[in-house]
Amino acid sequence: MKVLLDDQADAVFQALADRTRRDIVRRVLVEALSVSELAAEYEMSFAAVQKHVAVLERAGLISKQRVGREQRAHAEVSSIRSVRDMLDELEGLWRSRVRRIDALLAGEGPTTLGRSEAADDNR
Amino acid sequence: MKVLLDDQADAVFQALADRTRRDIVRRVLVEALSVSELAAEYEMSFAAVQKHVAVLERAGLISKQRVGREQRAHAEVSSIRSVRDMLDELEGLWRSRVRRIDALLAGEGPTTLGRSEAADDNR
DNA sequence: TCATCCTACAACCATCCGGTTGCATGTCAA
DNA sequence: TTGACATGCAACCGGATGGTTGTAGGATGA
Repeated sequence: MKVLLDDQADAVFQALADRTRRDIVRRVLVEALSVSELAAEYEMSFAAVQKHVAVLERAGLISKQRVGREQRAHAEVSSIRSVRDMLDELEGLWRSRVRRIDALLAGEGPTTLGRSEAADDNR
Repeated sequence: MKVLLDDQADAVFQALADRTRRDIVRRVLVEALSVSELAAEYEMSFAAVQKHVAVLERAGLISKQRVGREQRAHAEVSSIRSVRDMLDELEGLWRSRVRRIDALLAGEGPTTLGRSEAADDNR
């Protein structure tokens, strides 16, 4: 499991913080597309789309492959997984906190019901 | 499973695209902290940290609860899960593409080995 | 009441970001 | 070779962002 450094994490979240870029990722996840093909899908100028693609590429979310005069972009699934893993790790922190509270409650009060509905306040 | 609208997704990814803010989330995920306590952890000014907290709150990643004269911040785990789910959904797109290619290959060539090592190029 | 602490917010500044237009380069097909 | 298409990049612009300092208000405790 590849761990994201701070710089990379900054870049990846930054890259995903734009709906056009998220949409591009969605599209090239399904099939590789040239920059022109992508540009045709949006209202903005070709250059704008090209810049979005560049941002995604710098963040490692997509990569390009030359085919003739086109540059076909495809998603880098592993990087998406890395982000997901990072969030999993965060959630893990929370879970361990819940466990800690559980233990605390178990040690104090007389046997309550099941296990920690008090700590399970977050949906 | 709560689905993120584009505006919310923009805000959440944006909020996470800063290492200080990610660190704040990590901390308040483990235990609720007042803004002052958080501010003490970083080099920057109190106001800067307070603004970071405000960004996280606007994005729905944390919420605050008044306790006396302090404002204790705690993480909103559900929102973190929403982001993770969004990435899962993306990965799902990719998986379905792989399945599609699998089916294509199965229909064409004579029985190859197991299933699609050709499509499994992405780690 | 009054000094103190915690928080919020406004104003300001440098930089970044998302968009534009224009130009240069590369590759293909006649 | 030449025209057309695909891409990349620089320059520019307005608005957002991340930081600063300063001011003000609410809650606490003596």
